[in-house]
Amino acid sequence: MAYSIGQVAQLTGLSTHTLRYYDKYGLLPKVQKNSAGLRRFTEDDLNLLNLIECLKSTGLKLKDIRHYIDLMQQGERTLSERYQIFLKQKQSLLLRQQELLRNMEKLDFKIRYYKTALKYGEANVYKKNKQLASDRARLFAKF
Amino acid sequence: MAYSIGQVAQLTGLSTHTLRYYDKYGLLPKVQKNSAGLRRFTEDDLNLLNLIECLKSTGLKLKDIRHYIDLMQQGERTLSERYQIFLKQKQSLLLRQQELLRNMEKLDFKIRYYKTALKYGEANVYKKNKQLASDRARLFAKF
DNA sequence: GATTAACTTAGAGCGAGCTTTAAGTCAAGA
DNA sequence: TCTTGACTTAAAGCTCGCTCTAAGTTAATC
Repeated sequence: MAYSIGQVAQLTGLSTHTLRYYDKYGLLPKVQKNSAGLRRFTEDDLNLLNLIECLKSTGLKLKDIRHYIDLMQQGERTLSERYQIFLKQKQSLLLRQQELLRNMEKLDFKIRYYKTALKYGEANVYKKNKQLASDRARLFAKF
Repeated sequence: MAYSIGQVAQLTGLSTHTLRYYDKYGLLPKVQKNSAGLRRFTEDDLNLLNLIECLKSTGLKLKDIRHYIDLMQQGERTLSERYQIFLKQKQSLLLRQQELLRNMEKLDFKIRYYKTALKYGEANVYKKNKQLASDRARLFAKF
């Protein structure tokens, strides 16, 4: 089963422009063209797009994704370099997770702040809510 | 206690260029200048930079951050709009958290894939490790 | 045969967020 | 007084990741 670029755009949420851009950039080395010169995407290409999306959203740049895809094309001898890329990427995702939790705390603080402010006015927030006063010091006075 | 732009750069990890850019862009409306025209940053300014960093890293654009800071300047009558911004931001962060976990699964899959491949060769991964075969279908064959 | 719609290419353009440049001011120390 | 170094400004330049344009091809339908 093969898909046209328009179908892939629908399936992935990427635009046809973006798909052509990725292809030209070297992210989709296996995409074939039919006799009319139209791209035919396979399931493997879709899985690769899925992975590209994952790598992109975990912070890898297109250039680095292209490097990884180049390595895949080179076969078994690049196995350990590819393995290292994912180990490193996992570490960076763990850091992001921690950062996300810290940011969640800050947003939660702001939400409690505004709840209190809506009740008592901004001038009275830290008088009315001592917990907020202490959380503020903990979360924002880092310098 | 006031800080020079260079000190703030050190404390925050932002460049002096970026700090001036933020100021000019309207993210730091309260930063004063001394008689020589040099910026003097207060603790409040540092806390605001901390918040800007948080909003930025949870996906808000500088334009939207500026809008929030404009609202702060307008006082109490914008309280509920500011509250809404944080409620919305919290929702978007929860979505990011889910996406992060999905991506973590995919990275873990790849790590297990390469561990197996390094042992048995890429040609044998799915023969040697049936769990990987099923995880692959689950994680990447979404289309 | 003409129209339509989906595709093709090369290449220009765009928005975000910095980053650098060029030219100048200022204050402290040798 | 001269130099040094940290600052100031306005504005140009840069990278990334698209996004759009212009001109053309192809295949199916009226």
